Amino acid sequence: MKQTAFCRAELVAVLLNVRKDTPCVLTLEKGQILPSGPLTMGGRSLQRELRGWVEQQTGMVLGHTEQLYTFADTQVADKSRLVRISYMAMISSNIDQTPAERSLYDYFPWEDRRNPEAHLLLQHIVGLLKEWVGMSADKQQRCARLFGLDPYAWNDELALDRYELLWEAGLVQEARVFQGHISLGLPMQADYRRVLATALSRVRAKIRYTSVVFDLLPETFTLLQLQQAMEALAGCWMHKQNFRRLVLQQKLVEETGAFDTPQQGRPAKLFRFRPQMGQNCYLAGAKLPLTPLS
Amino acid sequence: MKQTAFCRAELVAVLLNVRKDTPCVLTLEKGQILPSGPLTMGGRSLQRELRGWVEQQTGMVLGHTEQLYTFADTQVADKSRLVRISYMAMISSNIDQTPAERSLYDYFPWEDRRNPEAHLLLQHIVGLLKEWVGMSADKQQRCARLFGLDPYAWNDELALDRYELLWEAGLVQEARVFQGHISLGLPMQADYRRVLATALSRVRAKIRYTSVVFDLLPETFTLLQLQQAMEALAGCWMHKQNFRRLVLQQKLVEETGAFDTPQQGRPAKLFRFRPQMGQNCYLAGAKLPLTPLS
DNA sequence: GGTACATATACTCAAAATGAGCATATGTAC
DNA sequence: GTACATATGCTCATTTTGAGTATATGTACC
Repeated sequence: MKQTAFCRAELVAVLLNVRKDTPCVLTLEKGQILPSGPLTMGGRSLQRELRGWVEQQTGMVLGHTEQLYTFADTQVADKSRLVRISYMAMISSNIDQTPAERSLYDYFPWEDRRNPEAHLLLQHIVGLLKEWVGMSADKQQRCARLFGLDPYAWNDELALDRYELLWEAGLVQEARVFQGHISLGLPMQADYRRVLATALSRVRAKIRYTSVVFDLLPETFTLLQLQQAMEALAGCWMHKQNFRRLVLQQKLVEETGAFDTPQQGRPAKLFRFRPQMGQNCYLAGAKLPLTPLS
Repeated sequence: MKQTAFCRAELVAVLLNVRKDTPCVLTLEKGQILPSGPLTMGGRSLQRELRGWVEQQTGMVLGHTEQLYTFADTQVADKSRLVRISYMAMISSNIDQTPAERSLYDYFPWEDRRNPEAHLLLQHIVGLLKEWVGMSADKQQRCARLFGLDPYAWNDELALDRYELLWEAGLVQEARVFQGHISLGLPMQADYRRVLATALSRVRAKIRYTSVVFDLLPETFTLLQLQQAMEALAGCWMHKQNFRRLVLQQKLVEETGAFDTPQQGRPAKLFRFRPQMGQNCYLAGAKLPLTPLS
């Protein structure tokens, strides 16, 4: 009844982890590409095959792994199709630092609202976008919503949409018509940076109501570490005491009895995640427990 | 550097709409398969190609469309791979009813908690699962969490996980080792029912914090219609007055000035969605505004 | 016109969750 | 002991929920 054309398929992985207060991604080729490999004939599941490629290319063992999105490219050479199935995977941060790790914010500097310089950059971007918007009310409103202008508040989960807007506006180097003067963030080859943006959006959404953050932390951790991981990913500061309350009240974690050995200050209790919670957490509602002002 | 093997790719669509209080899916072949078509050589985007197939096979025009998941099957015949890229799309319910529409709950009867019979079915399922669980504490806990047993509350978003558990337990006909006596829900060919379960989970998650429900409703609608659409999808009753408050306070909708012409009762105001909200809605928090008891 | 009915809409009030902050505890370095 | 730095405990006003009761406004029928 239906004929199925042949195409090529590639598996791509965004390997995330968190180093103190920086969300990192494992890259290859000077930060320009992500680990990936072709889909072979073997009968293994997609995830298993992906793990194989990743281990071979990076030596990493993946934690929680999740499919992100499937993109299709038309190859110029022979007009065949390339299907790119992308995944995001968590790497526990007790792995030694690898040289190929980069901050996610090297690629999306405007997404880190903890950084005062990012505010300036953001103003600059909004200025550039104004030109692109022109008289279009639609575009204007889209910009406002995505970049948290007047009636709207900044929404950290819209990272992908922001990247795509900048692409459309020709402000990132990968864009078909790059119009920028300075480069906004590190570029990558092919679609990889879009895959990365997808991962950022997804992980920001998921840390709120699932237990993925814990896959990024070592087995035991302090509440500050937990908070810093959330802050790193969300790109904003959170209110310490309220964050603790949220976590403790829900009994998401349990004390190990052990303590931290800090450089300065009072040692913090070490906790461990209670896996009985399943994936169901509630580390923040629609809105994160932000610190005031900032 | 890397060799890419060839495979076949198929696009599959779950077309959703809501008829009064029933969430429906458009099927083919007596409810056994979903609209689908091969990925061809042409340079169009995946979504456009999908739309093409769907229009050809069903005549439907799709609203909001969203990629769900990419599955891979190994074909027995030639050991080649088949990659199945699945999508879910909303169809506005002012389309005339098509004969090929089925209730989602024909496939997942245990998911409709508005139906008193579903409670009995659920008890029955839990009984069957007890055997499968045996002595395994892990399985026991997983069942409890997914089916809302003792310490846990029922979570409507876990529809996919529940289906996969039933598959593992051999209680659905598609399972490798079907052990059931009665059939739990209508079976489908290949992976299609799993795709459907993915769509159900996804749409249940998305109606809470995006505006997808509005893509399922006609241009103008009453608040009751809106609520019924939510209830149909979530499979549970919601508290009317509180639901209204939630919607109105956020200014998600605006009055059209027109009124409903009901069979009985006071006519209701007709509303329209305010697209200025973008995708950002908040039609329910982590928990839906449920009616008490029920 | 007046009932019965059925739905829409308004308003209340206690309980729970949140936002913002102050106060205190407990460690290290000097 | 003092200075510092972080952890942890606790308060309190404000908002947001959950669960109702009460009232409004239409139709069908006597």
